[in-house]
Order: sequence, then C-alpha cells, then structure tokens
Amino acid sequence: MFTLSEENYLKAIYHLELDTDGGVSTNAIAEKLATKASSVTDMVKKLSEKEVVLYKKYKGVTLTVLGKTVAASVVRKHRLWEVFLVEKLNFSWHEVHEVAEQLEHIKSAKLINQLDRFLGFPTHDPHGDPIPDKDGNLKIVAKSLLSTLSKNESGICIGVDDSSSGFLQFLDKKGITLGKKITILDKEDFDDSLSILIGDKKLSISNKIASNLYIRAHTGQ
Amino acid sequence: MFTLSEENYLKAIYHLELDTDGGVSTNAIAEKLATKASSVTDMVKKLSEKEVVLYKKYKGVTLTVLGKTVAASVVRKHRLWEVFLVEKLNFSWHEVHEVAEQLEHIKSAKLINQLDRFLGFPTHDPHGDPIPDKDGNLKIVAKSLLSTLSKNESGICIGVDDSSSGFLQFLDKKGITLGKKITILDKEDFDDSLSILIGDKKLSISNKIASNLYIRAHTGQ
DNA sequence: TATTATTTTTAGACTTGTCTAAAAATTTAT
DNA sequence: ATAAATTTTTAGACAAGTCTAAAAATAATA
Repeated sequence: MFTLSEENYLKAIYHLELDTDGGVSTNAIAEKLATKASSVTDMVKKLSEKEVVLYKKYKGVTLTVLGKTVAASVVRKHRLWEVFLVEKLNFSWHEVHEVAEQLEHIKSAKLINQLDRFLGFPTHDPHGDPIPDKDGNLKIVAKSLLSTLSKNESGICIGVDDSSSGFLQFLDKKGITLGKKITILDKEDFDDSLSILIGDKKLSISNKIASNLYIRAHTGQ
Repeated sequence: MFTLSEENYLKAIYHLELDTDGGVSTNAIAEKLATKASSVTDMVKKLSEKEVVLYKKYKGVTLTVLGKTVAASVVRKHRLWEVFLVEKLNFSWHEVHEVAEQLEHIKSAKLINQLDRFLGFPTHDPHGDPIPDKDGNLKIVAKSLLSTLSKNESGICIGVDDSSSGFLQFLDKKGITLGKKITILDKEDFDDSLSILIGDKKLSISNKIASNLYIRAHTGQ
C-alpha cells in the first residue's frame, strides 16, 4: 500500500515521464510538487526500495512496471472523479482539479469500479484527457494543436494543454468547449492570431490560445 | 483547518458525548480510536489550544460549540457519502462504512452541498442515522428498541444500534430493511425471543436482535 | 481511612515527510 | 581542460502523531 505522499510522487513522475526522454530529474519532480530537491531525493530512495521506481544517484528516476500501474490507477481515479463532479454535481471544468486531487487517494476498488459504471465508462475527463482503464492502459487519440492547422481546415476540440483555472474560465467565456467543431477561417501572419468558426460563431483568438487547444481530425462534413 | 487525525478525534468525542454525562474520558476515546491513552492526552491538549474542546487534566473533555460544529460536519459528510454509495453505486449497507471513513475527510463545501442536492437532501443514512444539516443540527425522531414493544404493537424499522458488518448482513439475509413495518406477534418469556411479522413474512428473532433494531411508532393503520 | 487498583499524564523515543545549509557530482562555458 | 555554474545528495534538524514505560492522580475496596 502507498501513502498519499508516495502516490503524489508516483503521479508526478508518471506525468513527467510522458514528455521526457530518459530519467526524470530530481529538480523537475521538486518543481511539479512544489517541494525541495532534497525531499525528492529522500522520497525517491524510499520508492526505489519499494520497487516502484528505478533510481541511480544523479541519474534521475524511471517508473517500474509496478510503479506505472500504481500511478495510472491514481490518474484513473482523478479523472473519473472529475467526470463525476462535472456531469453529476454541476462543477465547471476549472473547479474540479483541487477536489479531484483529494478524491484520487480514496482506496476502494469497488468504489472506483462502480463509479466507472455509474458514469457510463467514460474514456475522457472534462479537459479531454484520456482515462486509463483498469489495467492502466490509455487509449491514444491522434491530436494536433489548433495552431498547427491551416486555413480552411477544421477539427473537433478534444482537449486543452494548459488546464489552469484562468485559461478554462476564458474558454467558458468564449463558448469554446470540448466536442465543438472548429474551422480556421483565416490566419494572421503578423501575430499568428486566428479567425475561427466555432459552432455558428466567428471568433478571433491569439496564437497563445490556439497553442493550448487540441484538435482531432474531423472526418466527414 | 483540521488535520485528518484531529477530525477523527473530534468525531469520536462527538459520538461518545451523546451517551455520556459529563466529560468524555481519555480511555473511552482511546478505545474508540484504537489508540493509546497517552496519544489521546497529547491530541486533546492540541485540540484544547485550538479551542474545539474543553479539557481539564484528569477530568475528561467536552466539545466546545466550535468543536461540535466541526464534528457534525464530518458526520454529515460521512452519512451523505454513505447514502451516495448505497443509492447510486449499489453498495450494501454493510460495505459503506470503511469507504465513508475516507470520504468524510474530503474538503470542499461545494462538493458536499452539491452532493446533498444530487441525493435529494436525504435526512437519514442507510443505517437510519440522522444526517446533520449544514449548521450541524440533527432532526431527532422518537425511536424505541424493538425489544421494548409489547405484543400486537407495531412500528416502522428506522435504524440499527449495532451497525457492525455481521449484524447488517444478518438483517439482509432475514429481509429486515429500513422502512419496513414490523408487528410483534408474540413474546416468549423463556428467552425473550420475539415472533414478528415483517412485510407478509413471519419471523422468529432473538432478544439480542430485537435490542439492536430501532422502531418508530406507526401512526395510521 | 489506609491500601490497592485503575486511570491519566509525563518523559523520552520513533517514524514520516519535510526543510536548510553544506558538500559532492555533473554540466556548461571559457 | 580547467573554472564556473548548476544540479543533486548528504547531514542534521524539525513538526505531527504515535508509542512504551514510569510517575502521578483519582477511584475503589477492605
């Protein structure tokens, strides 16, 4: 069994491994968890003894298969609870993270299986991130940043890169939500801003926004 | 803000105060929390400094108004989550306690208010215990132990005194659930066992069982 | 009421997870 | 390739919560 703290470390390493080649650095973990590098070293030694990470002094850490399973199960719980909060309890997507950070540590296999069923076996959380299945596997969907599409191309909004509260509230205000079709009407060379069609509304958005929205190719009209 | 451990102590004292006159003893708390008396003394000092309990050496502890409010909010969360688990996730009433012990410590006012609404503002948990309202107040219902009823009297089953897993599973097996009408058909002087009518079924139950079932007077036919 | 038994508190220790400050290793730059 | 900068680890300390063993206070009993 793993403590709350151990679970948070495993989750952080799990997320960092996704966009790092080779081991995850002590400093990166420290930054992610808002803690000190020395604390990370201590914890990583303990995790290594528990055989959930591989650790070589000064060389960073990697999750073992077991570690990956544990981390994925925490992520799975986090994302299922987020779905619950949004779908059943009327939370907005920018309000769910903090609460899900707590709920993800509740220990009960039956709870999470029944919750999954109750929610209709969702595959993605409210931010468009995939929910690991019971075995920790992710369904990967080909996705591109909105900023990489060309004029007249279109796709379905399936997620955000930056899921900070401020950004999500901004999207709410603009009416940009998951599942909506977005078409590039025009690209401005000067500042790389975009003119887009979302639903039946025309919007102008900055490149910064477009670089934080994920799009899935839209097959069929 | 209170730690998980502090919340558990407050909850224990809250429950113990209900059937104790005067202060709650160190030993009683220790037993309830499966810890040592010395640990209780330490914690009680801390709670006293935080002004949630009144504590005089060797004289036991009492909750302050603030302490009672905090404790009631934990109990409220516990019982609302129990309703959720039974009503929405198909848990049996003997399975909910352990999970609710964890869920009761999740901190989010919005979460618990929305959960309350989602569940239709329930007033009692699956064991028949009343759910404190937002201000920590309980709706007290006049209740008697089934064992105190006389021949031919009847009432509605509204709760259990012993909510151990074993007892609850026994009730399940016998078909005794909350809300059912129970009529005393006969009382056996020899061993104080009862012959009862529940629904349309005739059952014989021991005095031990009858002393753990709460009944509300049944008005009308 | 004097003595015994029980309860409660104190004193000191241990674990978990964290921190600061300094030392060691690694990386970067001159 | 040596010096400077950065990263990482070590060493020692601290707070929270718990424990054991012993001392002190209270309660029970003869």
